[in-house]
Amino acid sequence: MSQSSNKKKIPKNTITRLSLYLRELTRLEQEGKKAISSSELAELTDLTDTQVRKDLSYFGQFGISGTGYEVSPLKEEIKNILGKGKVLDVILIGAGNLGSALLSYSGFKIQGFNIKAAFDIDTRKIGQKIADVPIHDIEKIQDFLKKEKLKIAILAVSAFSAQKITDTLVNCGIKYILNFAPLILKVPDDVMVSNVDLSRELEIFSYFIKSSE
Amino acid sequence: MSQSSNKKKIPKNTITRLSLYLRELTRLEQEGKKAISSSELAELTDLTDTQVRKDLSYFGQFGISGTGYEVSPLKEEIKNILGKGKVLDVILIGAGNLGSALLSYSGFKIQGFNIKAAFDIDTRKIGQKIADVPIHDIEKIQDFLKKEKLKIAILAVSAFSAQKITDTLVNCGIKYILNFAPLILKVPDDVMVSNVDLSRELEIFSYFIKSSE
DNA sequence: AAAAGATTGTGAAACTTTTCCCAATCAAAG
DNA sequence: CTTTGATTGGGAAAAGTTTCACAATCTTTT
Repeated sequence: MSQSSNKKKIPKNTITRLSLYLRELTRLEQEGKKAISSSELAELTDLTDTQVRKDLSYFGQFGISGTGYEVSPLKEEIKNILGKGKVLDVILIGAGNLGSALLSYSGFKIQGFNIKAAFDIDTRKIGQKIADVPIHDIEKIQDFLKKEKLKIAILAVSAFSAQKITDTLVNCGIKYILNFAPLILKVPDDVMVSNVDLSRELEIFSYFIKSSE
Repeated sequence: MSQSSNKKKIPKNTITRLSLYLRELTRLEQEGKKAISSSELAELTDLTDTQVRKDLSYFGQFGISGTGYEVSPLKEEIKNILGKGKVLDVILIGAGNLGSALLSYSGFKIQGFNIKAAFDIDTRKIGQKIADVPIHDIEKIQDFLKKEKLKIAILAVSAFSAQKITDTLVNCGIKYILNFAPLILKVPDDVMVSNVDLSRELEIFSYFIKSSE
C-alpha cells in the first residue's frame, strides 16, 4: 500500500491499539464516565500510560494536562482516525461452518461493518439467507462487484480454492481481504491481506508449553 | 555473576513464522520436494530469504551450504521446536455460532489439536454432541479439569461472561487461552492469552481505506 | 494569588527486530 | 583436485518500537 506521508511514521501496532482504546472509550461513555487519564486507560487495556499517550500523539493533542482525556471527544477522534464515520459494506465468500458463523456474528454490525452479500458454490445454499444476508452463486461475484463498488472481502473458503477466488476478487477491485484460509495469498502490492489462522494461534501455545517443560 | 545464559532472545514473530514454514514444508513434502533454499521458502511465505535463515538460526543449523534445506528433516525439526510431537487436548467454552463453527472446523484436528470437550450454559445444547465433541454444562468445568489436566482453553463466549469464566479457568489450572471475546482478559502473569478479534481486523482496513482517500 | 498536585506531550535513550553483508561451506563442473 | 557457483550462518548495521524522563500546562488547594 502506498504510504503517503510527510508525517512521522506510525507504528503498525498503534492502529491495532487505537481500536482497543476505542472499544474501552465506547464502554466508558456508556457508563457515563466523563474523563480518563492515560494511566487509567492503560490499566484497562493492559498497556502502559506512556504507550497510550505516544499512540495518541501521532494524531494530535487530545488531552488536558492535569486532567487527562475527555471520554466522548476522544472516542470521536479515534472513530474519525479509524475512518468509522459511516458503515462499511463488505462481502463474504464461503458460507460453510465458519462463514455461517461470521454471518450470524453480531459484532460486525455493532462495529459498523455490514455484510452486504455472501457467495458460495453449494447450490443448496444459493438463494437462501443467513442472518438476513442473501447467499449468491459464487459465479456471480464479478457481476455483483461491477455494480457494487466494495473494497473489502472476507474469505472463508478452503485453502484449495482460496487463491483462485482471490485472483477474481482482485480483478474486480477488492483491495482488502480478511483471509481465514490457511495459506499465503498472492496479491498485488496495492491489495492488503490480513490473515486469521486459528491453528497457528494454538501452535504458538504449543511452543510455549514445550518451552516450559 | 556467571549466570551465563547463552540463549539468544527469540523474537515473538519468529514463532509465528516457524508455524508458516511448517505449513509450507508439510505441503512440499507431500508434493515430493526433497530440498529447498531459504529464498524459495521465502517466496512461498512472502518473506525474505534472510528472515527465513535468521529465524531458523535461533534453533540450530539445519541447512547445507550450496544446497539449502532438506524438506523432511527441516519439517521434523520445526515440528519438534513447536512441540507438535503429540496431540494436544484443549477445551472449548461456548457452543454458540462461533463455538459450533470451531467444533466443526477440521483444521484443529489436522494440526494436532483435539477438542476434548465443550461447555455451554444453554440447557438445549448440554448433553448433545457437535462433530463428536460432547457439550457439557458449564458448571461442570471445575470437575472436568480436576480429572483432566488440560492447559489450553478456547473461549468463544460473550464479552459479558468472559472474565468470570476466565477466572474459573485460571483457578482450575488453565495456562493458555485463545480468546474470541472482544475484551481484554485480566489474568495472572503465568497465564497466556491470545486474542482473535474479528471486528478489530476490519477496523484496521477501515483505517487504511480512510488514509488512502 | 501563589503553591502544590496531577497529567500531558515529546525528544532522547533503550531496546527489539529486521536487513545487510560476506566469510565459510558444500556441491558440481571442469 | 581445483575452480566455479550456490547457499548458509551469523556478526554488525540499520530500522523500527517502546520506554524514560521531564518541561510545560492545567486544576485544585491554601
